[in-house]
Amino acid sequence: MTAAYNLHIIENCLKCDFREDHLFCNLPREALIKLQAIKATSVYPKGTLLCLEGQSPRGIYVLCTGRAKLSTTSAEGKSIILRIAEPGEVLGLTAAVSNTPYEATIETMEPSQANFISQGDFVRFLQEFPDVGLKVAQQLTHNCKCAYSEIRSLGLSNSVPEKIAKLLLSWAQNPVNIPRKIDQGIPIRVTLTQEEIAQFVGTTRETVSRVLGDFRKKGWLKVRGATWCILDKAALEKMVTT
Amino acid sequence: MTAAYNLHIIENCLKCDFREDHLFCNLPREALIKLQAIKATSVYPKGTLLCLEGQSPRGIYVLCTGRAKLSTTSAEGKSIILRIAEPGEVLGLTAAVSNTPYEATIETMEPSQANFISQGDFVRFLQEFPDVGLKVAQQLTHNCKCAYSEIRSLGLSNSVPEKIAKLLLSWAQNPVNIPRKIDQGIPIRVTLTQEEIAQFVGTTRETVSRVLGDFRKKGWLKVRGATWCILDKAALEKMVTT
DNA sequence: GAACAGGTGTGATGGCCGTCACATCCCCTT
DNA sequence: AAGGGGATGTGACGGCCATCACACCTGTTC
Repeated sequence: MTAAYNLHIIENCLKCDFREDHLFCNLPREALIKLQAIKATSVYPKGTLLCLEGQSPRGIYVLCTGRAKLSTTSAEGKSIILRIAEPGEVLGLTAAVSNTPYEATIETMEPSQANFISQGDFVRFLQEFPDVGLKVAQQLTHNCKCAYSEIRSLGLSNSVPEKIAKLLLSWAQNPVNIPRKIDQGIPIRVTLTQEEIAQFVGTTRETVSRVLGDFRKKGWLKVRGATWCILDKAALEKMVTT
Repeated sequence: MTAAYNLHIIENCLKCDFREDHLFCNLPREALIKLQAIKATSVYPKGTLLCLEGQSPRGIYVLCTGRAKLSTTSAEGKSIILRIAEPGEVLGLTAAVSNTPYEATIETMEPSQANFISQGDFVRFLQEFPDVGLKVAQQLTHNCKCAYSEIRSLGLSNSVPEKIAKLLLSWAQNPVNIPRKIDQGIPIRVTLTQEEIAQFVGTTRETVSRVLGDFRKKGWLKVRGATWCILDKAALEKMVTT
């Protein structure tokens, strides 16, 4: 089914249709030409580890298509998901800018295309084009904001059900390109396992299972494979305090 | 006692003795001259609110002396400390770069000097001098790293005692300019109340009190006013897993 | 010195959720 | 069709810690 990844490969950044939607790629022509010269495009299967937490930085990745999971792990093996990166994001930036080890392990969640730029090329690219610096700053602020929102979720929520409700609602915000059937309710695509959801909200798999079961029993949520449906958004919103 | 703040005011950035130690201020002469022109220096008493979470950004502050507390609050009034900013840091940067509301409330913890730069001046300053962009990126990576370490603390720790031990150890890392007496042990200055410590690690004041009492009873810690002393660093380290 | 406010120590109680254990289901491979 | 591995559902139990309540202790103000 996903043989040959079933992906349309974007070879040329100058002709990329998504350029304007992608935060980092919306650059002046001059910069794009340079980018085109120094980037190395690859397609990675699901589950590829792009960066390993603790490794010294080799460079950055610009995610063209697909999504990737940023996570960090404790000495005990417990791990927590920092965020899910979307197409257009720059990965490994914190490490590259400060020349310190990668903060997170980055794993592709789907077959993904990414452009790799080596540390040296990236630094030169950054110095040559002021616009690139601005894009870098914007990506970093995005990282910060995601991190702060995660901190709020972990530190200010009262209960696990609340955190899960918050997560579901955040997923419900970005519109999903799923044929919206008559049965009212907001469809969302969930490609995370319960284990991963647990890592996202800082709890255990069992608790996630129980909470989701509870939401279903209350008629707030319907689960059909990877497409879920939020039936009672108001009820979920009533749970969250932030 | 603290009348007239007892502070030496740094009027001229070009002649500032701390310039090289301060992340943001170590700029080329040209940029410093411009900075000197657009900045507004003020001294704020302890407890001043420099930014309010949710407000639209008016500009940034460069913290010259003193320390400031960045925190975020839930609708219920529960709040959590994101980090403590040290001299040389730029505050309100995330908001200024992305032109979105301040992510945190920033409160001075001591009488502090800060240079304010308005949003417009800052953006022009940023565009004019590439070095400034680099400094901004470095400050933002610092913010990210602090946030990630907070996430690790909140999400990956097993217990509150572990988090508090971790916090004490992190304080023990930066050397404190306190006359180190013969009684071996690492002296640290703690200007946070137990309530604030609780907000830092995401727990309650009572639990902090109990845990600190426990540490004292075990002979790991000594508290004398605002100067504490870590007597058994190894024991604290054995508690933390990350 | 009395009054007061903010910070701290400590007991009792109860509920949330982590942990362990196992059953079940679904999808893929052979 | 059989088998296997990953994902999920669910029960029992217990401990950590939030919550409430109050005492104490310090420094400040009048």
